[in-house]
Amino acid sequence: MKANYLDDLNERQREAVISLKGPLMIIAGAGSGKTKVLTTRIAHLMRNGVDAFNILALTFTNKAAKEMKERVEKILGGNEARNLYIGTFHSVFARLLRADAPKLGYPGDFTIYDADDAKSVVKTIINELNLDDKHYKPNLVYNRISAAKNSLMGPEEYQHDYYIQQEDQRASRPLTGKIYDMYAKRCFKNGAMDFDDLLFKMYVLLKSFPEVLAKYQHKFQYIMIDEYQDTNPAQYEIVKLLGAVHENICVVGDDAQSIYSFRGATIQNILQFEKDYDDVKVVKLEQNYRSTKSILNVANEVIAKNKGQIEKNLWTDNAEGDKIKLIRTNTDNEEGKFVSDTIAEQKLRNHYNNRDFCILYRTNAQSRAFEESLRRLAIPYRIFGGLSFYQRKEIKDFIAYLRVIMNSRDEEAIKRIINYPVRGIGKTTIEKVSIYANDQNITFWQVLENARDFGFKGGTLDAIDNFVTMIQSFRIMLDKHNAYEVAVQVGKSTNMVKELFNDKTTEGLARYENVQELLNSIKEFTETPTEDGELLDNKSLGIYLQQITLLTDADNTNDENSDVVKLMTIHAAKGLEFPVVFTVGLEESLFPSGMSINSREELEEERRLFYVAVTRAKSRLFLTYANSRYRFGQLQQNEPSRFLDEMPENFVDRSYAGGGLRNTGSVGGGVSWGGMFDKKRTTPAPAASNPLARTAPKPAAAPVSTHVPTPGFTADDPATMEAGMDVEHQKFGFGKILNLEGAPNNRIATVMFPQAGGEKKIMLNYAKLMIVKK
DNA sequence: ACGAAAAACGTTTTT
DNA sequence: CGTTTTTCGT
Repeated sequence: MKANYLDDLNERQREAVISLKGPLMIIAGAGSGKTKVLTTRIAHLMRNGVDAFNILALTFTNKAAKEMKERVEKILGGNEARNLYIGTFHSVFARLLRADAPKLGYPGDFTIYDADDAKSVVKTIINELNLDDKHYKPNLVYNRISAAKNSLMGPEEYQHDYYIQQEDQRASRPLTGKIYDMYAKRCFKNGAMDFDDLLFKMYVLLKSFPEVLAKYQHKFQYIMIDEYQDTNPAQYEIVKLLGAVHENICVVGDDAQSIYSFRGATIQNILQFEKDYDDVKVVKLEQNYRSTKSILNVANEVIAKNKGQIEKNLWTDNAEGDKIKLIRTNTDNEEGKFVSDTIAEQKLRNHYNNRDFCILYRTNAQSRAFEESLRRLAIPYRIFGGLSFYQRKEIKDFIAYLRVIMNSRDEEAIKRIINYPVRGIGKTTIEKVSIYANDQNITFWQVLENARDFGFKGGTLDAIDNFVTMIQSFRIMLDKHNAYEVAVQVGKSTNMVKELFNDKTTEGLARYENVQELLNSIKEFTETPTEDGELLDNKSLGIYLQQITLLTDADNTNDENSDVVKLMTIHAAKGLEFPVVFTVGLEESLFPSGMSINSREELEEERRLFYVAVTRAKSRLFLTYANSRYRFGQLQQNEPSRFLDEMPENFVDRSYAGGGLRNTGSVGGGVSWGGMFDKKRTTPAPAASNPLARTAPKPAAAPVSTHVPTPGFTADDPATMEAGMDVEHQKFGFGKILNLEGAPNNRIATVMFPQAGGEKKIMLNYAKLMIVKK
């Protein structure tokens, strides 16, 4: 191990590391070496005789947990760190619950419902109650239930809380409490816990079974919590219970980076930590090792607008660096083009690799323009977030089989696969089974097992019986075979693999490959020994299923070091850093989000989000916004974000934002009409349209499908079209009609589009053309 | 029962 | 605009 691990720390960091006993709060500013302190502290604990077995470290993401574990191992060397309990709240509690779930009436192999499963259950219940789904939107109702659980409020309490009832009344959803009650019962009946239950039930377990609480209080003598500013009341209470005996609780966080209140997190947890225990030691890490002075000054000045923060003064010894660059473009597409052009230019000028760049946005939907422009310049990229691997349809379908095999009570999973692949069990049958199950208060599966007794006959009965027999055969197989072998058999027996294999479309091919990848991951799982001292030989399918439900896209670290530009939401970027950052879409109603401009609290959270975005950058930061962008299908005009006004002038270069703050000009875009028809252009987009590309203008080029329709674009009636006309198409741009054919009500035009690869046949009923010149 | 076509719906952010 | 849900015809 490294002998001098304490020498690498500054004075404050060292103080935090060597304060081993008693409650400790570390206020860790952005880029102040938080992870280093946490990991060194764990190592130091162990060097001072604390058994890894007695240390619990809770993080927010799997990725953070993994990194922490690796770094501790690096300091200590060997595999001393193996017995550490490091993980996310959710995964650690899922593991603990696995042991004691039967005490609460759940199977040890309980299913974990992801948000999709949970919403689907809510939706089913709303339908069963015959409620008007105009008022009872599954999404909103589920959010309400989730918020209740995060505050440790059960269905009973919910229905008797005057204030809550008033709120639901006002929202025209008075029966939300009833739905919550039924939802909780249904999940229980299905042997399933949702994400929030992993916290909620953990709390219930500790509260109801003193011997269980005592066991863990004894085991976890030292507790560390990362990102404490993002914990919710349930997490807070659990930590309080677990740490009550030893009180060796170390929380690390930064109130300025609290960005998860929508998920029930309360910034009060960190603001009030000092009041929760006697003799709390507070250490502030204020030296930033990440960013330039320019970047840090901008961040500090903006966040200072928020009220009621923990006092701190983040500073750096780093160079002043370039000013932050603010760029305005006309449209969202031009914003994408600007960013891609600048990446290409910066790679040449400053010798960056693709991996040095990150594009940060407020909402996932914003990624598209950047994908297109990056693809056009052949710059490799990867989007984090959005649909994770395990949320793809073909994967969820396959996993649903495994879930049903493990847990016959899992109604959501059964419904998903009972007719996939198609086997003649349709909607009507499913509905009948559902009704019988509810009437008799038995599970969906039990009805299927006894289908004949419930009056199903003929082809339907055969289909159900075959399905039941097939699932049962998988279950028997599980006794003697491992998860991988069973999964392969599932793929064979159901014909799923073959079916996907025979689908030769691009998507079909991708789906086939995804399923193969899933099988590989199961194989890998069965061949890797567990690290946490649990049974090594019998790696059950149940554990695998519980694990993958808690994984997200960002945890897919296999191409961690691949040289690609990264795209993600600001939320997903928390804890990361990049040499060059583009924070895009800085417009009112987008960032800050239109949903969050109605209260000071919400607005301050948006500002913290902006702070997080700015502080991800090490040396260069570009902020961009567009005059107008497509949202909700139509062009929308936006004012620049208010956060831009809050930045100090002397560290910001606004010369590419039209000089002033408001809409007085813009960058890029201005491709003239004459240019559009210039057939000689065949190479990429004009570099001149990139304001920061001061190098000699590159040869101009014909962008493919980058066309921005002229304002007020409206399609003209196909009947009025004639050969020889100049027309505009929304995607292909301007062109000339060469020929017209087909029936009068289904005319097909041959159009020459100079900028979109030449002649195209267009079915006028589908593609919309606007006549430019007759 | 099942697919194709039409209509409706939606954007914060995620374990 | 793109995706999901409902409707409709067979």
